[in-house]
Amino acid sequence: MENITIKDIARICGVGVSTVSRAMNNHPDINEETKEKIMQAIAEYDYVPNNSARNLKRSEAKTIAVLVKNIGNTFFTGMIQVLEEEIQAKKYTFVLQHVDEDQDEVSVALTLEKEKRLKGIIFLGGSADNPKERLDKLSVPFVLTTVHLDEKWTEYATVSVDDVLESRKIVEYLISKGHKKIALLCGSRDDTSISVLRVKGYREALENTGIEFNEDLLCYMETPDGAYSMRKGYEMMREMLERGCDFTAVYAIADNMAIGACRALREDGRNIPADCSVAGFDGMDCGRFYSPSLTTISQPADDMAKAAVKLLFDMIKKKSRARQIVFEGELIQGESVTTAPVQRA
Amino acid sequence: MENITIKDIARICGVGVSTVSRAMNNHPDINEETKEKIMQAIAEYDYVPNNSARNLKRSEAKTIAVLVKNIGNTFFTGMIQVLEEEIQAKKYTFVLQHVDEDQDEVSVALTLEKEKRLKGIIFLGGSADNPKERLDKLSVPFVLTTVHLDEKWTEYATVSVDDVLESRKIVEYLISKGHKKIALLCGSRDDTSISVLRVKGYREALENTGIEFNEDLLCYMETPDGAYSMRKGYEMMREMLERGCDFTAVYAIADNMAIGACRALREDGRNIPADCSVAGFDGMDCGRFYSPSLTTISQPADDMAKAAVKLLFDMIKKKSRARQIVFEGELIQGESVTTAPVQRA
DNA sequence: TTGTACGCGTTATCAT
DNA sequence: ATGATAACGCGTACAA
Repeated sequence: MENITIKDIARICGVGVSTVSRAMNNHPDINEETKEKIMQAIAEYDYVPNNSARNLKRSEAKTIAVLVKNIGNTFFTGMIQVLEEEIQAKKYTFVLQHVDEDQDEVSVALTLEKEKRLKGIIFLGGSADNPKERLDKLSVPFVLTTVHLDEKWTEYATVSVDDVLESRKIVEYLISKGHKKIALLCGSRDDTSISVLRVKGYREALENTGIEFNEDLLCYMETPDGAYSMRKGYEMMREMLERGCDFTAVYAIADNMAIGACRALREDGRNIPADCSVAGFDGMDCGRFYSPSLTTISQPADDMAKAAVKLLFDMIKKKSRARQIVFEGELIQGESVTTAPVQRA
Repeated sequence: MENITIKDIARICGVGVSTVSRAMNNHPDINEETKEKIMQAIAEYDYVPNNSARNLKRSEAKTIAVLVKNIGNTFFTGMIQVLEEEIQAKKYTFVLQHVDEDQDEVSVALTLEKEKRLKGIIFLGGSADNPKERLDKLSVPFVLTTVHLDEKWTEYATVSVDDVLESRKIVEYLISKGHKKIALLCGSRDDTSISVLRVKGYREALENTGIEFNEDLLCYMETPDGAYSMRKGYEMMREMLERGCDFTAVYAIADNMAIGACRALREDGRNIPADCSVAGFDGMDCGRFYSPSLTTISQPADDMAKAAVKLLFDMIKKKSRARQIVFEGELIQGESVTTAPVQRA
């Protein structure tokens, strides 16, 4: 009685296993009455086919996996909802796979691919420097989302914003408001993901406007725990304040961190934006509803998710080769940024 | 070359399949040299064992599944991290399974149980009125988290706060601050989950203090999309304002909704807390870092997650029967609540 | 220490 | 329309 199988159902109904299989899988060649009888027995005994055995046999499985690195990143959760809807609308099975911070997402994908007979994969987040040899091992189409690869790698499908450009955009905006000393809250020093790109944009903005880059204005994330969280932003901001850093604006490479930074600044007695302007990146609800509302770069998350699914299916249907889709971010002029105070002597 | 199997590896190495199997699974009876040779071939050909076939055969799999309903609920994401750590610390495999809003979590659990040979299940969120017959079909131990079942059902393991009590606590706090007209932002009208419990607490608080219950002060969630989101709280608050509701405080049954409500109130020209006090429930980072910081009931999410894992393992090891663990919430007196303004004529 | 052969639960092919 | 049977890829007795 422990685990009921297809054989048990067959025996109970006095039919062969293949008939049961046919009944379950809506095969054409089956008598309506026997089918009815079988379905009833299945319901009664609460029989659930063993998926492992199923996948082992099945020729095709029509499932798409979404691999998300760092599921705590609230920016992804919105996209996940959309991805799920879109994938299910295409009558495919949606599988959400969480990847640890210390796990290699490509290895996980490789395993999942064999295990689930995947038709395609969508990566959310993760490293931008995945070695080509590893990615090439994947035998099903895949789309890298939220991570903008090196320009040279045009053979992979990606959906993202131009992180360098957008980052430059918002820093130039800050500069246009008179800010010259802009503190930067970024990812870890050895980051290989979006952090380096956004830092690059920061530097480019300074160069373009002739402002000298000052390493002291940077604060790297030291520990990866709670990456891109409000708490992290708070701690990093406090650290900068404690080391007596001088700045008129703060740019955090994620909205969550920006909001954490705001609290640290306020606790230090500074008003936002009167005493210090704050800008983020992502355009999350959190920033939109924050007070003051956050100035940020809004990524069209929903459209990006839809585009990723569409691109993936185009590749599956061989209708399209891997393409790089770059979305434009929107500069949201929130209440958290104002013109820089006159330079204090 | 499409899909390499254990046989291929065996043939390549000139050994039997069982030897390859032994090499992979760290069996004792194997020559170090041959093992070395095999592992090298596995790495070279990037062989990944088919998990379906594996699970089909394996006697025990040491995996725990966490089923989360509505993965968009940011309250859960924190708990998920802790659950993962705790489960992996016990050398068990952690499987995160997302359950759709319109999916029955018990059905999903039933399927997963057969598919993955689970050792145990932790439910995050979900309905409180799961029929007993369905839950009893589960043959592995499970813990219901975040959902406080009816007192009668002491046969199931649960980890939660006492939603009714805590809800009453915060409403009584508002009342103690002089508020009598307290608007309530809650879940859908036919909710079977935490919303009914928290609404119950609201009513009890009114009764205990002799304040008349006024249906007009309630706002139910009409559509389930984006449940418990900031956006939802914003929309619901706007609706109340438009219908000219009169109140001095707002209580939203989730922090996210409270924050959304704040924006709506501000857009209506009201200052928080001067013109209107706001309280939430959950104790999420979002509220803690919000400005003004949110008055709320803080659930000890990390401790609850740890307790859930501990309880589950106790049950697996037969050390304990199903128990109901109730945590105490903490009333966080944030900046979003102040004494009620003098009654306007 | 190693290889052979069987069975896990299912679907697909072939008979009937 | 239905039933027997051969795979699917792996782990594991058992034999060698």
